[in-house]
Amino acid sequence: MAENSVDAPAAPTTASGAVVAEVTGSDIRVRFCPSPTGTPHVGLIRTALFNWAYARHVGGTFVFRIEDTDPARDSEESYLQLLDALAWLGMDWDEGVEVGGPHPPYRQSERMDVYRDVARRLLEGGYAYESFSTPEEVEARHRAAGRDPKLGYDGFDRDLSDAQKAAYRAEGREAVLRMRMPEGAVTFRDLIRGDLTFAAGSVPDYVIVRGNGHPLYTLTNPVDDALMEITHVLRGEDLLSSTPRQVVLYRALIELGIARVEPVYGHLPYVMGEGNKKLSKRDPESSLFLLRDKGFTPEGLLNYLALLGWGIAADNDVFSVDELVAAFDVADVNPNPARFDLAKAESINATHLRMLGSSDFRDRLVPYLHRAEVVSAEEFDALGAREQAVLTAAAPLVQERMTLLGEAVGMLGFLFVADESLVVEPDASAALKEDAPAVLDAAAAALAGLDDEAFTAATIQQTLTEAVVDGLGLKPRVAFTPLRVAVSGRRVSPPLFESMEILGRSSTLARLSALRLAL
RNA sequence: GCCCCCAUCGUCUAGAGGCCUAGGACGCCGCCCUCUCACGGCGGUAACAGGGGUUCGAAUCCCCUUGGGGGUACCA
Repeated sequence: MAENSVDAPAAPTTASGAVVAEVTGSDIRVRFCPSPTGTPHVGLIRTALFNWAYARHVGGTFVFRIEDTDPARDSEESYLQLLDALAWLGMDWDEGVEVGGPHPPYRQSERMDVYRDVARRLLEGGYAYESFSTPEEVEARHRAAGRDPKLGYDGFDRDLSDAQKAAYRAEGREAVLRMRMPEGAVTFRDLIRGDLTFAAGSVPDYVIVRGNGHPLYTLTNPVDDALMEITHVLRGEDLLSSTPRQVVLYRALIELGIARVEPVYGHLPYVMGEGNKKLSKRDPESSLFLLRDKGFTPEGLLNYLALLGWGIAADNDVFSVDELVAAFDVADVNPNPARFDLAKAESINATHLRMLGSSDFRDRLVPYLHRAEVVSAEEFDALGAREQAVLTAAAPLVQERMTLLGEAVGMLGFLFVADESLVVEPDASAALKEDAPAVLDAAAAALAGLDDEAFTAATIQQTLTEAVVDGLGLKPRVAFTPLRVAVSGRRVSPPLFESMEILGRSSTLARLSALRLAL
């Protein structure tokens, strides 16, 4: 069990507990320590991002630890999803699960002996004590004394004699371990909110080990932060009110020689959803994988997530991951909660889509097209020759028209279906006016006069303009609508003439005639 | 109840006492471009929660109120 030793590495001894790390640059160590419950949530990912970006910005160390101390809620599937999420987004870690490091293991479920040992030392040192009171008894005592019954634990068991403890045990009671909170106020440093103080007496003695001996988050989290020498604790605001408890525990660990110096904190603002509530797992936009399935790119999503509480400049909110890393500082994060705005997220994503190189953009479409059974494989290189040719020609036509990669299915699907399988959407046929048959006839006759060699976008446009705009005296807008519907089955499509060129002469004529017959 | 956090356009924000008749972005509304839809261009709509201080001067500092959020577990 040597590797699970709780002794702090040789370090300059600190006189008292209240020493705050003045750590900079490459000595900075941050961590991302999710519990593997459920599917990754954007708020969680934003926390990971800020930790990762900060570590990369300062040249520090990013530790990835798993806090699976709640067997009832933790799952291996969820763990795998966390790995998937970070890999997809390109966030790598220097120490932690999968990659190892100097402070293994990195899953709390494998560190139970560590917590047991620390708990024992906390108890022996008088920092923690055994408590036998039930919640009902605590409440009853508050009532009897005329106090608010919701005040929390009252410290009743703080100084129990051995005889009293023995008596409780004889009753069959199990003791929990409680931390002894100090008399005074608790103050700690928060990089985002400034120094924070919790009033004396406002935080009751709290449980760190259950009656059955199982350690709780309140113990495991600070213990591992101490042992893994975390210098900056950047986490969600939801943990803010539990910080004084952890600070007190941390200071005890310092006195026991288990921790070196106290970390500084940075409590990141909430990510809110509709209304004004915390974005919940019920909100569809909270699910990272749902957003990925819709067609967000890592670049776009990371950019948007970073905007939730941070900004790179007053007049710019589009940036790359590298630019984020170069500029990011926790001290610049603002403390107020941010609403997740899907429309803005999509707009940012659309901007990133347009910045992609054309073959990169094209390749990223393939998995989405494949999942919708539009193409035959999930990678461009595995596609058939015709599929490759069509997609290469068509992708540039839609790159400036899309917000999400998933939209490619609707935008480009018509180029991959057999002519006889083309479905004309209801709103497309509804857009057809009484002049549609004449337009289709004129267009078909004109295009039939072109040979395959001449079937290019420019020639098609010229031919069609002469035939239906000049020939029938129609405005371009109304003249081309029936043709668009015939070819794509939709009112909205990639540019018409280019689409016809990609489809080719015979396919185009077949579709024109099919719609004509259907009218 | 008690403790803690937060407070600029609908949303995300810039603003660290005079540069603010408050800037940008998304959204929305016009117009231009145009084979649809987008892109792009131009213009517009819209905010310092309220009240007290401090100061020559406050969106910026302090206090109070109000509002919102979180915690108050043998969850994390």
